[in-house]
Amino acid sequence: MGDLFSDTPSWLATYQPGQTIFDEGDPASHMYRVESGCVRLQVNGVDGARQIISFLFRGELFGYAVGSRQIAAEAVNETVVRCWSVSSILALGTRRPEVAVELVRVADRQFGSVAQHLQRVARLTAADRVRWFFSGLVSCDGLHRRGGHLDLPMMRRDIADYLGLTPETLSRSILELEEDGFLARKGRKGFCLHGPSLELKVKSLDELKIVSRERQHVIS
Amino acid sequence: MGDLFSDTPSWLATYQPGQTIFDEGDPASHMYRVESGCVRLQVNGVDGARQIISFLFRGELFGYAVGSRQIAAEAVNETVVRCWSVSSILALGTRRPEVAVELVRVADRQFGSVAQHLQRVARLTAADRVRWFFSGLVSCDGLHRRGGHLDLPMMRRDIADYLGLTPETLSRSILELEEDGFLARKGRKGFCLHGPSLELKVKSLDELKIVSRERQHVIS
DNA sequence: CGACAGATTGATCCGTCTCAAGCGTGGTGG
DNA sequence: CCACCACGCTTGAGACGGATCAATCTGTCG
Repeated sequence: MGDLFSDTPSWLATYQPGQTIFDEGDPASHMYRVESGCVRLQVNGVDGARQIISFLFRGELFGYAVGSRQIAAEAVNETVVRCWSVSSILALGTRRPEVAVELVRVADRQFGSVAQHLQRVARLTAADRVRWFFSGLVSCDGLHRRGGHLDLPMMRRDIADYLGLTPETLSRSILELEEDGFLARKGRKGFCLHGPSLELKVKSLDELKIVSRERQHVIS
Repeated sequence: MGDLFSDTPSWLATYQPGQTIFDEGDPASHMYRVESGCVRLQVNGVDGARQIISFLFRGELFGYAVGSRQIAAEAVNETVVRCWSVSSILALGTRRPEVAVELVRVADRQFGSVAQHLQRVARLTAADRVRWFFSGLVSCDGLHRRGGHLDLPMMRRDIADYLGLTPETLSRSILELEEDGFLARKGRKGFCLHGPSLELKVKSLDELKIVSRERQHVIS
């Protein structure tokens, strides 16, 4: 997938924790791919009511917009990204239409993810939102796994802003899940998941099957 | 914009109120554009907790996915859509890359809209969500305007599912906005807006005047 | 080994949901 | 054309979940 863009000049850039990659309203001059670390896409409300739209890990594309930025991107921890200029990507898309098709595919998948996110935040209770968050992480590549447990790059405030909760409620919900045996805390950012990984694995397998089937269909 | 696809075979289809255009999990076989009426994109939770992602009016494209549907589309009222087959659009994109670029542009804009939607639903009070909903409608083309007032195609339950509220709370919030002089009800689906067009104008001005540059930190 | 930022815990309040009745509007049939 | 009917909308009372404000704790890093 990255090979699609290998014809086009790119370079690496590194960002420190909390550093802004681009902001709302900026002209969309570059496209990025996470090489290591974690990026958060977010909407910064006028009154400081931040909503995190998604966390991006190794291999994920972002910022492939035409026009001006509708959302902001910030580094969660120390992060390395590969950069392309949007104009060169568009030029590449003109020569090789499969590049543009790939961008449409990625954009549609991310659209679906945000739609699911919206449904969860609007309809689930606090504990269920936290459960959903952790379930989504087990199928996430590019995340530190030491021993049997995850090592999250983001702090509580980030997770709370992702799930539409306050840090206090998030803390109480995590405690509840721990008492239920859903997870165990290992230090501040370490978590060990127990029951539910099954459900998520089935879901991600389904997605993989669908994607691969569709790839074949498109190619043939 | 519609002219972009005029090379490609298309046809019209009519849907009755509440009729499904496509469902979650369906293979993405067609792309659509609303000719008249209103379409809702939605996520149907397993327990029937429906979340409406967006309402689409005349001129808006939807369903240009690659792969399987992540969300469902239903007609709100009697709706006419123009249909293209996805394969013919992809073929067109191969011949005319500007078509694919246009799809990326539309996909990105809709991604930004959902992100904003998520921020509002997660952070705003009931009354402010309703205010935002109506403010968004005044700048919406393809909506019945008789005299000085809007004629909405959707019923309360749809608006509630869009804003993440119950119909009861929605009703109380509308009453509150009416008492504040923000809007006036004209029958069941008619509304007359007063204050809010100002806010919308400010927002679009902001989008125009921002010229800041993205921050680059090249390391190789 | 401190010290500080971030995380947790506690008590209380407020907003929205829920359940339950009425009401009005728009459509239908006589 | 009018009366009726049914569905959707509104209104009300009560309960509950999450937010808020405040204090304490703890992991991480210097």
